[in-house]
Amino acid sequence: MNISEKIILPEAAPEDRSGAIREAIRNAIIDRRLAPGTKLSEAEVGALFDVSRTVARAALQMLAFEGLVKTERNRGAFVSHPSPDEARQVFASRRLIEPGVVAEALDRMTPAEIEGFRRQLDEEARHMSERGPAARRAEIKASGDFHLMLASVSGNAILQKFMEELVARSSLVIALYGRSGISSCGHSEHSAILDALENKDGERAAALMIHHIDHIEADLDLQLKQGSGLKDALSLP
Amino acid sequence: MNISEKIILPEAAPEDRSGAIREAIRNAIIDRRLAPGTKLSEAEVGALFDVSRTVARAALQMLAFEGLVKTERNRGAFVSHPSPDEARQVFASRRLIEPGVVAEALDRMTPAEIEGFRRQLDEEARHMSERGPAARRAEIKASGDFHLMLASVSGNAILQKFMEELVARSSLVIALYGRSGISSCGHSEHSAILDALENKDGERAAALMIHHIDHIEADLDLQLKQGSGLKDALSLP
DNA sequence: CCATGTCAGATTGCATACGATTTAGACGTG
DNA sequence: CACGTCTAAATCGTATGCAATCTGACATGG
Repeated sequence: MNISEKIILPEAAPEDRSGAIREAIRNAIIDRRLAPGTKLSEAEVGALFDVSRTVARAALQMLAFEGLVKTERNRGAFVSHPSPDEARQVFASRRLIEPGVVAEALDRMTPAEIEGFRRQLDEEARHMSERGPAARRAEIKASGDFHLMLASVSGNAILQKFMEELVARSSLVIALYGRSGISSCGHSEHSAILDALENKDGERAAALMIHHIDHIEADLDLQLKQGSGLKDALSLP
Repeated sequence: MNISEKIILPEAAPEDRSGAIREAIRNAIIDRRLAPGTKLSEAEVGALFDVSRTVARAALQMLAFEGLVKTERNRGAFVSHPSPDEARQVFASRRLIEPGVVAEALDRMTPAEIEGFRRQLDEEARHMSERGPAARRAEIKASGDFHLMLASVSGNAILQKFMEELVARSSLVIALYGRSGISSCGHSEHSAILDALENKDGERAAALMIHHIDHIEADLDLQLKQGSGLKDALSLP
């Protein structure tokens, strides 16, 4: 899989170029324009964004740190290819963290933010009704964004960072092990969670969230099929 | 505050030198040989570990990513100086995550691992009984290690990584806002948690853990004293 | 005496150069 | 035809040089 043309970053970033590149690649990964296993060579990334290898490398290091990319010494960086076990860990972590996030969000959510959530859900619905791969990608992203918005209003920057990592890794996992085309079934669940939040029913919101995560994970096929057998069998021990 | 002599890294690291440097600095931060606010210049770090600025820079970037170091563009890297608000976020995150960690640890803990915990607690106690700053540092580190061991046996690498970040940041917070010399009071609580784990009483272990975290946080003085006012006031909005 | 403007030194951001390591393909041999 | 070896290209890891930026000191003017 190859990255297409030269990408022009959102202009307003004269500084922190590696951070901008990180986000661009990150987005490409979470909406699956970059498949797991894809090689990301420093030279290629550098050329693509028109920077030197130094800054491309920095971006890849950041991505490696948040688990979206795996680097092998003297071999390069590859889009992560999480094992079924890693996949389970991702969702175990989310089950642990997200109920707490909704609980903290409950107290701090302003009416304006509720309105923002509503708009977000509308957008989700809109993407769902559209056809085509672009709409699909947008839908995936929007679905993750719901969880990130929640983390954002929780007011805890650390948890927010953790959630960013977990949501991104979830995308990878779903790309690899997702059974139904998309775990889009989640939209109505998002709605229900928001309703519970609006009614200040924290118990229910947390329960719905856990249910939602269970639901996503249940849609995966985590039997260690994907391994063509050998390659992955030998990387475990 | 200056870093003293040249440091020789644990020999067995011919590869991943930046990772080794990261850990060395990390350790220096968590047992408070490096005070919050200390400047870490690329050249100085590089000279200290006898590497080029390139690899020193990589180490600093990693530390920045896990929140132990803050970099300001064109100004350099500094040991983080968490605000009271960040401090609260650290403990809020721990309160959220650690009960889950003990729950997962409960199921997977082997007798051998229990033995390991006992030894760890003995070491904690030993450091507590000794005098001198070196013993104090060892005690702080050992205290954090208890929590990290717990995360380790939980079998979830992602949570383990999160906990490493949180424990390290906690050290910074305690260094800044700790009231009593040390939050060493925690030792008996560690013991109690381990007892509960051994008795397979997950409820109690989780409750004790929360209590323990509350206890640590209660020992802090998080009134926003340190702000000389202006500098911090302007960095918020 | 304090405030403001200017300059030198220091430090970072980035690009590039070079050696080391890995990989792929050619080639010869059993 | 299969297999092992060797060479060459590609790619990474690291060091270093240069330009841009910041800090602090000093000079100047109010």
